[in-house]
Amino acid sequence: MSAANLRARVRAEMTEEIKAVAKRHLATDGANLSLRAVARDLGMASSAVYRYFASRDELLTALIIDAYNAVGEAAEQAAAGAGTPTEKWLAAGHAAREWALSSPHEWALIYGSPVPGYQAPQDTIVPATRVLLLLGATLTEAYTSGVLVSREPLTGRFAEELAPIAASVLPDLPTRLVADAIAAYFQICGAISAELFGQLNKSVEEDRRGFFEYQLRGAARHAGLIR
Amino acid sequence: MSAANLRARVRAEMTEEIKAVAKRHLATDGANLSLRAVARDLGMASSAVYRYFASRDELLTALIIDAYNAVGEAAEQAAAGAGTPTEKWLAAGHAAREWALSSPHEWALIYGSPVPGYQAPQDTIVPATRVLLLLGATLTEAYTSGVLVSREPLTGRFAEELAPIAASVLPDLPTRLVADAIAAYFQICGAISAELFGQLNKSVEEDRRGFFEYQLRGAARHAGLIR
DNA sequence: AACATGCAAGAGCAGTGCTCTCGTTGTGGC
DNA sequence: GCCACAACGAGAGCACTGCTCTTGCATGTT
Repeated sequence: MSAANLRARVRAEMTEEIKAVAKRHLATDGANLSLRAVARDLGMASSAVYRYFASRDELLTALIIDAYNAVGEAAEQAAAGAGTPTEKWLAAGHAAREWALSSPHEWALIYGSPVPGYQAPQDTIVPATRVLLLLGATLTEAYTSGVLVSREPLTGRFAEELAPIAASVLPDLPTRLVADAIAAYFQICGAISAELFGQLNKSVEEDRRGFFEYQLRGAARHAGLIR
Repeated sequence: MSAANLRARVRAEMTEEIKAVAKRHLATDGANLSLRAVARDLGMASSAVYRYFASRDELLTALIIDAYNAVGEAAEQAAAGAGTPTEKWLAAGHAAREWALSSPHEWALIYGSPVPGYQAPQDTIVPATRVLLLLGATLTEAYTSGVLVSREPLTGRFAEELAPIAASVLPDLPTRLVADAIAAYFQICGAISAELFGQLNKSVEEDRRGFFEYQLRGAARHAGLIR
């Protein structure tokens, strides 16, 4: 291993360490984490952190990318361990919810209100689509195997807008089912966020998982996965 | 009018003025608005603001209550101007979305990630339920007039948890339809938040209203409003 | 007239993101 | 092996933040 590689590795380790401490701080401070506090925990001057992240926003971006990948991977692994498309759908949804419950502030970072003045760079959009693409792939599997019968095609201008992108990203799926995947994705994120952010105040306390699955099945039914 | 009442009125006006300026700042600074900047805009010292709001959190709470009431009133007025329950449903949804588009930061304040360390006081939970109750009332109207046929009752523990609260808040509605109202509420909030927070990146740009209505109708269909 | 109350201003404290400068240290090219 | 250079960490400093405390002023009450 060359010296340059060694230096790069040390730098990568330091970067990871900063992110790790920042994630810990995220759990207590939320989105307004203090770069200085992170630096203090690492025993270094705050200005030294700027050698690794040009700004607080850049550190947040790194955390955002990690969070998208973490929830995406959790959902993908859960789906991979399931059998039928419907089972994959449910497993992916529950996995996303459980990841959100275990890392609420990281969930808030990606699905909550964007931090003011923060503009998501291009690096985030690919990881951001992992869960959506997983839902689309699950629908594709059901559709190509004939389990899922696509209903009448979409009407409306938004369908025309959606068609070319749908064809390039999920080529084997009718536009209608792509729209349903997006709608389901939004619905799932909405249900998780609502639970996490305290919207279902005290109406359901014990069996929140059951209520979530009710909504999850509703989304699946709307897409035609369940009749 | 007694002097005490006059003073109270002046105080109320001042309070409203602070909130108005704070809302303007919300549009640029987002949730981390600066009390000092608000005070500067009002031409007074930052410490003077503390005569009206004990802390920044308290000012935020006031803005949150106002926001819940604003979106609730927008939805209620739109529904009041519509005819059938289905039309009311669609009108309320579109009104909520349009309010969110016109006041995105206020939407983020109530439906985005909660500000760190902030605990919503009791004063917020009643205004927070206005839109949900409107959806429930719309379903009630359809249900009692026989337009809507409730499907098989809910199963699962969450249904048992939900039943007593449902009976006290929406007594004329089966628990299943209460659950559907909540699910629809979450779905609508999720769809609006997703659009507002940039989740549908460039997939739909022109006819976002149409795609939103597609989701709105999906929620209505799930509740049985549309077959 | 004397007192009390509500209000606003200013100074001050601890904390923040970020920049700049200054030594140090390790690395690659000759 | 040496030397220039780039990377690095530390510290000071700037402008800003939320919040507190004290002081002065104007008003209303007794």
